[in-house]
Amino acid sequence: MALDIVEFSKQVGVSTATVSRAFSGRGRISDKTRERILEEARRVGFTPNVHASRLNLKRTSQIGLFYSFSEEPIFDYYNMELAQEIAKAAEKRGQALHLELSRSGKSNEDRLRQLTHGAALDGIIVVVDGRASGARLLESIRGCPAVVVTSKPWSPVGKEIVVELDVFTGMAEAVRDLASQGHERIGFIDTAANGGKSAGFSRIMREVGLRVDPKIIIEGSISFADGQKAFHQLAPQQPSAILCATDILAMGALNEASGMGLRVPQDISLVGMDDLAFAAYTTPSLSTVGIPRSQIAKTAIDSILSQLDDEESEKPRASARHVIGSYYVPRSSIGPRS
Amino acid sequence: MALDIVEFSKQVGVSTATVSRAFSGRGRISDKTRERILEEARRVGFTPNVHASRLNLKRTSQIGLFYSFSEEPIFDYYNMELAQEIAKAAEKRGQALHLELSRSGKSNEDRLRQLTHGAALDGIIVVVDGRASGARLLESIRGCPAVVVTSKPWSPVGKEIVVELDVFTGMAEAVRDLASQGHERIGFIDTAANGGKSAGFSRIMREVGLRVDPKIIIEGSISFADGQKAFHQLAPQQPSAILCATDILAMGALNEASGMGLRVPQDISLVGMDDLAFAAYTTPSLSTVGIPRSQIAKTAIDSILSQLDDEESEKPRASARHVIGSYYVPRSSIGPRS
DNA sequence: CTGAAAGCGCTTACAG
DNA sequence: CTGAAAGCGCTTACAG
Repeated sequence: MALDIVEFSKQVGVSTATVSRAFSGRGRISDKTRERILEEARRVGFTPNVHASRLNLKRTSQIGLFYSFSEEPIFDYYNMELAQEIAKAAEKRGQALHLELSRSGKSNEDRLRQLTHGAALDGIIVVVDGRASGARLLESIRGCPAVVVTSKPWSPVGKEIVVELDVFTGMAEAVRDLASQGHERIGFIDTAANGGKSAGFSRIMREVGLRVDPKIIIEGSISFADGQKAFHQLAPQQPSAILCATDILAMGALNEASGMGLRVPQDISLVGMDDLAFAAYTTPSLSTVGIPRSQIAKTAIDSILSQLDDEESEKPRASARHVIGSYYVPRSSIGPRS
Repeated sequence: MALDIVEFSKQVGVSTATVSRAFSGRGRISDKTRERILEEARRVGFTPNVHASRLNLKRTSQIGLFYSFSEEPIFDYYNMELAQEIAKAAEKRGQALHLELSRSGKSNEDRLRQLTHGAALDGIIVVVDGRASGARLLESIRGCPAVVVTSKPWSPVGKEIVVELDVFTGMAEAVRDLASQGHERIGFIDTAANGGKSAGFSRIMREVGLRVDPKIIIEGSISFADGQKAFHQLAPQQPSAILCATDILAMGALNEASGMGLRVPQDISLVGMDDLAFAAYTTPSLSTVGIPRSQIAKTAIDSILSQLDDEESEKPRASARHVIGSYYVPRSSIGPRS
């Protein structure tokens, strides 16, 4: 770690400029000297200091990912699976993803500001739970290229780029599938995260021509245990099928069904949402609704990078809105109404 | 972002040194001026550039976490839950965790070197799958404070700090519990990750006085689907209980059992390992063996930080080895032998 | 293609 | 307690 570019360039017998060019790939340099320098660097173990480099370049090749909701952001399997996709997409574009795992700082604004402060990041992907809070977060990091990911409808606040996730197209497919199998009395276990989806559920039910019974809609659930509890409450109301706003909730519900001696899907059908990896392997395997994560990831990363390009070429900024729809995956947790 | 410390300090009417002291908390400064500076910084939106700062301090307050095995490092629920714990522990000590989510670079050595290169990190936690590969990885980042996390026995290569995870204490508890419920013919579905655990399983079986039948030991499994497949192969051999080297495998096995019309635990008992969050909510809920993740995390972070301290005070380095044992969590996936 | 030198935006030892 | 100035280790416009 003692070796710096000045010392190293002396050893090789070139200037620091030449060493810098050898590593960066920028500027003109002969193949021969570049190779000699890189070879020698490997031999003596020299690597340019990234902080000095970033101080000059004003680029870090690091993109942040920030989840603004959920008590235990990193605990959430969905967030993790999405983060993984985003990391892949970032990597394809030569960027590293910096996943914010901390919960320090009292408010989301503080945490986010801390993450982006001092030019630590080239850009940031902020997953928000609604327009109001999202707008506040954006405000706190103005100047840093950002894209907002939200599952609620969004109308522009300023010139932000938004990736809007529409779970309702897939959810409608699920409801129609259930209806086609004779289900009419369909319950809903809603998540507390992200503002909930029960309004959309009710709309879909009406569109499909089914009655909405508020008594079989439970809101504010998050954890596996919440899913169990909600199912326990719902079951006596005798819905013939239940949609759950997340796969986590559905897994809790599956577990509770078995605990109550109810067979899935013979006695009751169950559908989750998120299409997490484990959903295909619950007992029975869980029908679910997914939003293509790789597409969310690609859209978000591409947006950040094009903002950076535009900034450089001083193009005027325009707001943009990308809507990503969802799909339905039927599995053995649903069956005809008994 | 245009505002730098020179410009900002002029606006406040103090020197850059004073501004620096206000932000860092280091050096003497009167409460009054500090507050005035911080207040003004908030007002005009000034934050010191982190790269310039790190270039000076030679500290980044970032600790890396690197998983050297697993094809899909970030896909793995266990890795994620561990990462979360480590992030918490890091935060308590004022450090941020940088989780390596990328897979670029052909070899692990390259990826790791890229992560730690150029003083980007204060230290790194490397989760390895054996001593040989671990030693090679350490070699590639010599100079960077590191701690090795491994679930295989480790003898010192140099002066490295090792956190050794011993899953076998908890596994022995599980086997004894099964034995006490009349099980004798116990199968094992081993993981490909981390070099496998079947040798330890066999040893425990012998210690408990049970016969080891190689025909009911399956190695090299990773995914949920592998767990299904392995269970499918094992079932005809009629073990009365099966241990799985991970909860992922056990969940696949549970699913397959149900697919084959076998009841758990009436027809066959099943035990997983890792104590993942979902294990309590499978159907039936999964008995498992865990290693206290918060303890792994705390030990690893503390080790890195004390290496940094020792470096500063030029204390001689000594190797160290921390062994963390495991616990057994019985749940409804096991029962008396039928 | 290569080098000398100014500059990136902080931090801190030193002097007051 | 505060400031002037050297220094952290790179990068690149400029000159050759």
